[in-house]
Amino acid sequence: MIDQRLLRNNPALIEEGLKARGMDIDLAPLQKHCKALKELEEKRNILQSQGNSIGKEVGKKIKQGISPNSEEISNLRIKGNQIKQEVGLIEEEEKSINTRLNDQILCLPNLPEKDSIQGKNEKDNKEIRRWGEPFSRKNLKEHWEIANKLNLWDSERSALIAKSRFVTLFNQAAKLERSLISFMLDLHVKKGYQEVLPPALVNTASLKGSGQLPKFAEESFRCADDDLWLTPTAEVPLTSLHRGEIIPKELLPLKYVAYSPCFRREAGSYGRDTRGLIRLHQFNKVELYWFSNPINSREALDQITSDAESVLQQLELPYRVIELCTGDLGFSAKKTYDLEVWLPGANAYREISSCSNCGDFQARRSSIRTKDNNKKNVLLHTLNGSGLAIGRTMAAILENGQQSDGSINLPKALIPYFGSSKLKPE
RNA sequence: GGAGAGGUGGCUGAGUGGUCGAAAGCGAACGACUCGAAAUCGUUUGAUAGCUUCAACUAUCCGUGGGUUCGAAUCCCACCCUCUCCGCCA
Repeated sequence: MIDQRLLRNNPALIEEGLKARGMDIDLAPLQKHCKALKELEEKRNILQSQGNSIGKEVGKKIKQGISPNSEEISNLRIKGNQIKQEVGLIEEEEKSINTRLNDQILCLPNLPEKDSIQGKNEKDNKEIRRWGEPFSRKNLKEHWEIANKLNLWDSERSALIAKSRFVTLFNQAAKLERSLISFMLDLHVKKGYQEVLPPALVNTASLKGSGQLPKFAEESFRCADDDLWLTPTAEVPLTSLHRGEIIPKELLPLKYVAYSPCFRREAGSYGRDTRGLIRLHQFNKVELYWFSNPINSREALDQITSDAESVLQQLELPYRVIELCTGDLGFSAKKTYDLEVWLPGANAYREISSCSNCGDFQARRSSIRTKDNNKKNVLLHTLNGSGLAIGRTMAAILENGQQSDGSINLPKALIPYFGSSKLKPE
């Protein structure tokens, strides 16, 4: 959420940030609402102050022995009632302005970091570095072709159980999925992350707090009879883990790693990535999340990114790091690095992790603070990064490990978890 | 789902209509004592917004939202959450 003070005092700065994202929004009406709200509040404060002193006066007089039914006191009562009525009117007006204002402010995305790459869309993103040799050969299969041969999963039966864009893993694939989750959790715990297994259902306040609501309601599955949604990413429950708290700065950064299933409606992506593990309504993910001191969240982003990278390195999967331009940033992010893994079967790099610094955007929505050096409460910064998306990792392992005999060589790091160095045709 | 108890400041906990933003204790900060520390003594110590460099001041906040009243932490209504017992259940 954007700071209302900034909106009141310097809307041009916000407009500039939004423009960088490709949004041309005139904030003057919003600013007007903001200012009107402050004026009303001031007016109300004065009235309330008068009302308070009348209340005190009545109390004093009654204590002094003056009859509650005396003319003096009933005059004060009348005055008190008048004030109450006026305050009521103002409050009504404030409420209506406030709900309108809030709805709009909650729909404004975060402002990009000042020195970000300016650009319109993913074409303007910038490759930062590469790791590993992307290999290529003739007759390489895409991961779903491999899966068919090895009998790894079944999409038709999944549609029978649920609908399209769900997958049911069998045998070696089911075990590989489980192995990947454990491997990634262990790796991050070794690096100092606290392991968390959060609820898979989250309430509306949590989704608002991390930025998925109110704007992206159509992206999440909602439970009909409860104020609960299926979590689209562990980022949501992890943000709300400390909602409303003031975290002592000695504890920062707080680093969490969480496995969770993720559920997304993928509205508007009909026909895209319809085969394989790339785009599903339900997928598993290991998520990294930091609550950072605001003064060093920039370095924190580098660290969380390199923690995510280390998974790919351990798995011997070639990848590249992309810095997103302003036009391609997600709603809550100030700055984002995407990790793209090499898929030789598809002959392309595909996103497998997204690491973002959200600055104080989520912290303001969720009211998560710490103390600065002057012991003042200040909003802290939050960061998140996939470490990694499990399904896409499996796809990458299948495509990168494929052998001419139809088997799949697994990365060494996985052997202790999977119990074998190969996937074999059954 | 049914019955009961309860939700107060960083924590414990008092407060059932009128200087209550809230006693007391703990914790924390500062000062004194000390070579230093502990103990002791003294002072200070909630949040947000507005005004303001600071201070002072004003408003709001005692689970949430309504209501009664000149005045609500305190009374009334609804909801949420926690705990205990019962039912159900992996």
